[in-house]
Amino acid sequence: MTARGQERLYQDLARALLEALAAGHYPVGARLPAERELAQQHGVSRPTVREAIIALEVQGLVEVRVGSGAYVVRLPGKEDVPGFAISAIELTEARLLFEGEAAALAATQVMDQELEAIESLVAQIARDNLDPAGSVEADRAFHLAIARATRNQAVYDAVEQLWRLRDSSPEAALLHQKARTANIKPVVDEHSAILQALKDRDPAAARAAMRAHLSAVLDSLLFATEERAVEEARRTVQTRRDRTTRATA
Amino acid sequence: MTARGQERLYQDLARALLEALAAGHYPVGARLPAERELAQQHGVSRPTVREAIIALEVQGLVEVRVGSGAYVVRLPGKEDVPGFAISAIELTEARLLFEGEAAALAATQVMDQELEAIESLVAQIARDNLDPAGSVEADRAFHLAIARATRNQAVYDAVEQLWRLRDSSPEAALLHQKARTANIKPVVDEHSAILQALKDRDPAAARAAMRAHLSAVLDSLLFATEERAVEEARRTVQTRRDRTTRATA
DNA sequence: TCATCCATGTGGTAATGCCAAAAAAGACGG
DNA sequence: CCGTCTTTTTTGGCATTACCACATGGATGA
Repeated sequence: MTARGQERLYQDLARALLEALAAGHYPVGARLPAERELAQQHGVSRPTVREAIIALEVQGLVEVRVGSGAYVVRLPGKEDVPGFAISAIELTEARLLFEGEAAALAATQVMDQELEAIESLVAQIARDNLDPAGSVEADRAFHLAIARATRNQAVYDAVEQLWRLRDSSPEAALLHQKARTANIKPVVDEHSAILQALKDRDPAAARAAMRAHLSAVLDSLLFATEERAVEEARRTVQTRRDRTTRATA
Repeated sequence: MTARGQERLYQDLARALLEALAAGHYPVGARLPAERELAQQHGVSRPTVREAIIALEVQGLVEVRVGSGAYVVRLPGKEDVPGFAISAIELTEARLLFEGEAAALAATQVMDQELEAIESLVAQIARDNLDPAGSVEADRAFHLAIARATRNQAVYDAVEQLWRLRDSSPEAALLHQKARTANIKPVVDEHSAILQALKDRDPAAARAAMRAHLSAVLDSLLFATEERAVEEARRTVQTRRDRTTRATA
């Protein structure tokens, strides 16, 4: 088995096993076939099988008992199966809700030193925006810095996870990349407004500014879609916007 | 290297690499030493090194490029390193903020079928509460059902992660267990209030009810602490409550 | 009947070999 | 002197073989 399908064999096998789990072939507590057996069944070597099983083990799906076998611990959820692909719009909607609250909490907790760091990040974002191919690292750092300023590790972890999801979603990354070109200057102003609210230690203003910023991002995501998708997407986004407005009211 | 220290070699090596990452030895974008080199450095075989790197890769920490090497994608967060231990109070504070928003959004999206399921969960919670050693599964299902009713996978994932953090934090689990005994009937009423707000499709009421519920949980966490810790904890909680009030105002 | 022992299956790890892709180094031509 | 092409080296991907340690279960013997 030297065939190379763009991705490594262990990932291929891990996905196959994942689907077998999701399909219910192996209920919780069941034992997977032996490594040697799996190797033969899938036409790969035992090391490859071991790598695939380790991938499942790291995800907490199976537990390997020496001399006995690999046992199913839990079944994969939607976030584990390939094609989980959270849409950029969903992601931004979640950020609108959560980061808004994080900003409000941060406004009551932020220290002067952190404000200075955030201020320099705003300047960096402005510089990055001069280059259409500029990095989004400063933007990421800005939002994570605010989350960290809440002094709440759980809040920070949750916000960080949302950025991870964005990175792991090709569709989201692509859409954001295209959206950047059409929404430069406002972004800087929006970030400045958030910073000002934090400086004022005004939770309500910080929440409002963060929500305004992410609403704008939501808008720019719309503009970034191709002509062909515009009509369809606009209806979706409009619906989302309506319901968000209702939820916020 | 046949030494067996209770845990498998690849886990040992993966943890060593994890700590090296956390220590800043390899910044984001840096390349890890070659597999053959790592094998020699740590006195293990190359397959073992490969297994460890795959463990890191599955966790999204490194990216392996064929013919080039393994590159650092992100640094491990506190939730990745052993002994991360987020406090129950931090966790509940985060839930107060996030699940409040999730409930508000869910109120605009929930379907009748989901309302029925949630209603039966409230009944199940009431039954579980009769037994001091009852399970919290219904409670968990209740909150996750609301998150799912938002129709936003990112929101659901974030809320689910908070529950995972709770499960993986011994301190949080213990504290909640003790808190249950002192806060039975109100919990049912609070859940009923949330359900009613969802039935009314009232976002503001849903948010308020969820926040009220989790504020009560926050209170019960306080009562659950030992006498010895009460004074100290009360100051902490009072501070948290103040700042949450300010952030909410 | 029960405790002990050992054959067998299973995972754990090492060692070696070769292939393919990528990067680095060098040769070549402009 | 510089850019480009070619060759060499480095690096990961995977297969194969071999041996060890642990777990399990059934056979054996007390």
